[in-house]
Amino acid sequence: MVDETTGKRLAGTRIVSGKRTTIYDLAALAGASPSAVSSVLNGTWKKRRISAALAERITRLADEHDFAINMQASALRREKSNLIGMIVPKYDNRYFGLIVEQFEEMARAKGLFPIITCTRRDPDLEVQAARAMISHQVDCLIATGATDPDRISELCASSGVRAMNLDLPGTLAPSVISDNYGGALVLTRRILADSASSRPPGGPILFVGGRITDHSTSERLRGFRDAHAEAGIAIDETMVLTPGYAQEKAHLALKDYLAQHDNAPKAIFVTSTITLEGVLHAIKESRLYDGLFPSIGCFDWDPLVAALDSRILMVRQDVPSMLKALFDLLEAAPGPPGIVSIPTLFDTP
Amino acid sequence: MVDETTGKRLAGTRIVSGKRTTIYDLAALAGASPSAVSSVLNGTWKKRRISAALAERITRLADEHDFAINMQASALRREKSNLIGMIVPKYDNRYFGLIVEQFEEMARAKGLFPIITCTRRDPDLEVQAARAMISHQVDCLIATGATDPDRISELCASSGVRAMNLDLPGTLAPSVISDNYGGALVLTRRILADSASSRPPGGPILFVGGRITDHSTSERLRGFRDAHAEAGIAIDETMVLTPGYAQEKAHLALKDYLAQHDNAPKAIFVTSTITLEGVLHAIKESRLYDGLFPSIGCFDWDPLVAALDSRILMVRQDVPSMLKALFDLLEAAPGPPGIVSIPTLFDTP
DNA sequence: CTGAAAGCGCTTACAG
DNA sequence: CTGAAAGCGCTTACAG
Repeated sequence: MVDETTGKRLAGTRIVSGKRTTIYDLAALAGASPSAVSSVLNGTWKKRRISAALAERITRLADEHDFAINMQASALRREKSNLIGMIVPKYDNRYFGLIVEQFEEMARAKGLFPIITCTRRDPDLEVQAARAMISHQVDCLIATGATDPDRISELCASSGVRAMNLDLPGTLAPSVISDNYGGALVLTRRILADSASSRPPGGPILFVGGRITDHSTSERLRGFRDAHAEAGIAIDETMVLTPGYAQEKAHLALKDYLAQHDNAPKAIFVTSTITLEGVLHAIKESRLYDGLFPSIGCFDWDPLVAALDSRILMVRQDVPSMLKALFDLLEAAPGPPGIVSIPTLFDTP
Repeated sequence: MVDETTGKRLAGTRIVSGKRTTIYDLAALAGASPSAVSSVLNGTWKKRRISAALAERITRLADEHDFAINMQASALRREKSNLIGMIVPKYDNRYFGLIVEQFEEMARAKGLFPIITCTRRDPDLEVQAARAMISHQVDCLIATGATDPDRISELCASSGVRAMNLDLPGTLAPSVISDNYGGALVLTRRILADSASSRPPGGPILFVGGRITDHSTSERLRGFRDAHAEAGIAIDETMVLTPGYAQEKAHLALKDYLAQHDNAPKAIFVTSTITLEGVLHAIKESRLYDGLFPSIGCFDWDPLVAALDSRILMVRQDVPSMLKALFDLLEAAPGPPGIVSIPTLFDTP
């Protein structure tokens, strides 16, 4: 493959370029058996007492040919794919972005190949994606923020795939979630303190975003209520808006609310940075907020928001600890479907 | 599997629960051959003239057992995986988030299964990830914003995998990129106009972020220079800072710059929203900007920034058009390694 | 120290 | 209308 006189690789001489090299090709070139090639390539050759010379020769040939083992075939034979799947709702905020990025890193560190797919909070897509991942033989499937985690756990169970939940808990597989109650309690206290110091001091807080059927939303609402109770502030139930997470929905919901009221809430609790987007638009458009800016606290840390506007309070979910807990569960024997709750943070990373 | 008297599914009676069902299991249950099951399941059964009754029976059995075909085996046999891989630098901004989300959607619409992996702008990780994807038999690999796209194209070539580049161009595979020159030209003009109207009016703009070796950075710099030339404003070369994209690096670079100067630049051109984070921190910390806020323009649209601060000008890269172009190239016969350049946008989505 | 052979779960040309 | 058989590229117990 290399010009003897110049030492340069000759164009077009790479063996069977385009056609994939197999261990049979390598075996023929090395004058050895496919078994030998296989064991050299997967590191079991010392055990098989193959000569170092042969191992060396095979390794060199593999390098020269950019040989890439066929994992489909390998996994089929070993009956283990080393694939780990993750379903994630969206890639549109820093929380899920960090989850995905760190998940990939930790999976690779454990010798697993991560497969991630985004299901846009669509229950049908979630099931479809789970099926696809199972078909692709993932050894384990993580459902992150899934609408119906138990449906996914069932699918996994009938295919012998290990299932786990992240961010939103299920009853059929172990779950790792944030302490949404605790985070909301602290956040609400801070918003109340912040708005109390404003002029004129604010009353109860408006709650915007999330789905009332979500575990995380109901837990955050519970923390929200308890913080109000502590402070002796009554909550008007019309002040809880849960139209989902999408910014357009939050925008509309808040716009409607403001249109029906004469004085604007002095403080707002927002369930996600995506929801925050819609809230900010509604505030900007409303006459009620002319010149004013309410106290705002939201779930999920966004570094750009922090850099731009120090007035907005943010709860940071502890992604590294969540993923650590997830992989710890994975290390351990397949346990019962308990829930691990990770405390939230409040300062900068 | 169902209790005859109650009609309810009995716990633990799902057939060989945990052990995956194969087409052989289904064949035995249906009283047919594995071949028949296979063709019913992959839709070729009309062609094989299998009876509708048998097809129906097999389909029902497959449903009952949550049968998921083993794609590894199927792909191995067909010598086609229908897997499409994408390498992406980071998940930490809306630009790449949108790319990934839309890529997944378009891939699925074409019957392909997307595999995405994030390589954190690390050249070694990029190559390692590309190898892994090739091993997993992707039919096609998209390198997005890769440091060395040609290295990846080479790896693909020697395994007969189709390669394409996105966001950053290469010379060995077709590339789809943004018109970084045009976008920077327009953005610079707008920043100049914005800062000219401020009091006191600003001079030349400070350029912050990117890698000077990046095609996109050099193109943006070219647009930046041309816009200055048009306006008859000379550029001081010390005003071009290209320490990379990471916010910490931009933060440090700008901090250093400000420490060495007596008056702060009235306007800043920022190469990405991540870089913007660092720029904002440096501005906040500097005495030179006390009370003032420079005119800022940046690449990449971030909806939260838009909602929070209307002063910041943003160029939006046209992700839908970029991906459309990418999939069009994919549809077409494997063409020559040309570059498709997509104009940038300037308004809200 | 090494190879021949069986088998992972599919698909498909071939032969009824 | 349907099945037996070969083979995709690996791995590994088994037999030298």
